[in-house]
Amino acid sequence: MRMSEGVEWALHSCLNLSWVDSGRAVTAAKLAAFYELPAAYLNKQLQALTRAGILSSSSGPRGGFQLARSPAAITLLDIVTAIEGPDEAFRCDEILRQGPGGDPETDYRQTCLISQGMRRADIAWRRELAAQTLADIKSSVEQKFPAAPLSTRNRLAALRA
Amino acid sequence: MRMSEGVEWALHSCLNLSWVDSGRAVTAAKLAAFYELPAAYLNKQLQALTRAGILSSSSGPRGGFQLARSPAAITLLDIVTAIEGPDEAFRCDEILRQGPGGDPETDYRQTCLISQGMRRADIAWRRELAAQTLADIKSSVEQKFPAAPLSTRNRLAALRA
DNA sequence: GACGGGGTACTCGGATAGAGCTTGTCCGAGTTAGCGTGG
DNA sequence: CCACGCTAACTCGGACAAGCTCTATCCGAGTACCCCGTC
Repeated sequence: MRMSEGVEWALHSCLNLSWVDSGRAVTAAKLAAFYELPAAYLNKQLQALTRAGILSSSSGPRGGFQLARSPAAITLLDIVTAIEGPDEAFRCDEILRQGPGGDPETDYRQTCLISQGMRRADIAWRRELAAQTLADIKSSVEQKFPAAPLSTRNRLAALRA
Repeated sequence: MRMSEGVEWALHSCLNLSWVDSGRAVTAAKLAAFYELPAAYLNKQLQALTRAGILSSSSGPRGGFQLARSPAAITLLDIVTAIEGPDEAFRCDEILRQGPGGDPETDYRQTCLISQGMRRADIAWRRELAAQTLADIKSSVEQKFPAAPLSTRNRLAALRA
């Protein structure tokens, strides 16, 4: 149960984008160079975020990515779901159907108590992720590292793309 | 972030084992036939559970697997961890180290606020799994399906192995 | 000097290969039960 | 009849392949800008 590496990249990239002047787009190449990541692959993750409506993209010169909505309206769950997909980690293949008294009509994802127990944990995980917005993270970072916004903007401006 | 299929098998197999007379071992072949699973592969999962101290195994005729301790002392988290490993789902590769002001000495798994946010969710997930014991599940199932214990024992006895 | 058109460079987007992990399978080491034999 | 040793079958345990997802990369479609020519 390993989460894709792209999740970390997506989270940090979104945070960096939250410090960019609104209306300014940043290219995938710059966002990748920021952490020395493979540009083409990060681009793939940013595409997923765009499809999810978290980022908006524009082509051509002066093109790139920017946040599609306010950081307060973007939760960690939104980003994780955009990259990893909506499925829950535990997948119930309903093996009870092969057991004694197995009924082809029954939806064991609902009735199986083991499945319910696993889902309970999954919901707790999602609830915790949904409770943290990008604005929360942004605010915490700014409080702990006041230089972060300016430092990020400067580095993004200085990087060649 | 897909969990191994073996987790479901392990959970159901442990539950079935909780209904077997204590002192009686059940072979991997029987546990697999119970749900028409590939025996050799289930065996692999049972080995992992044994290494984790959840099951105890014995070789030779009349050998097999049995619970190593009381169902009340086995949590869902124990079983999941035994199969999936102890690592948390979100892996922080500390890409901040490549960013501005990156310090090779700093442990960004601790200081990075994004990493902390993800860990918070992971802890909530684990807490929920640890709160549910095999005895809880067993009790709930027996209350909802009173025939389950006998039905399970009968099927295990009837299966050829 | 202002406007319009074409070319050009730049960006995303999806289609295309390679690596690592999960899944699936096999055979060997160890152990226990049963049986036969001898006392 | 009982005890002992041997055989043989059975089980786990780890070593050995195949499929699939994740990782990585490339090139094409689309777009905005810039330059040049014309009015």
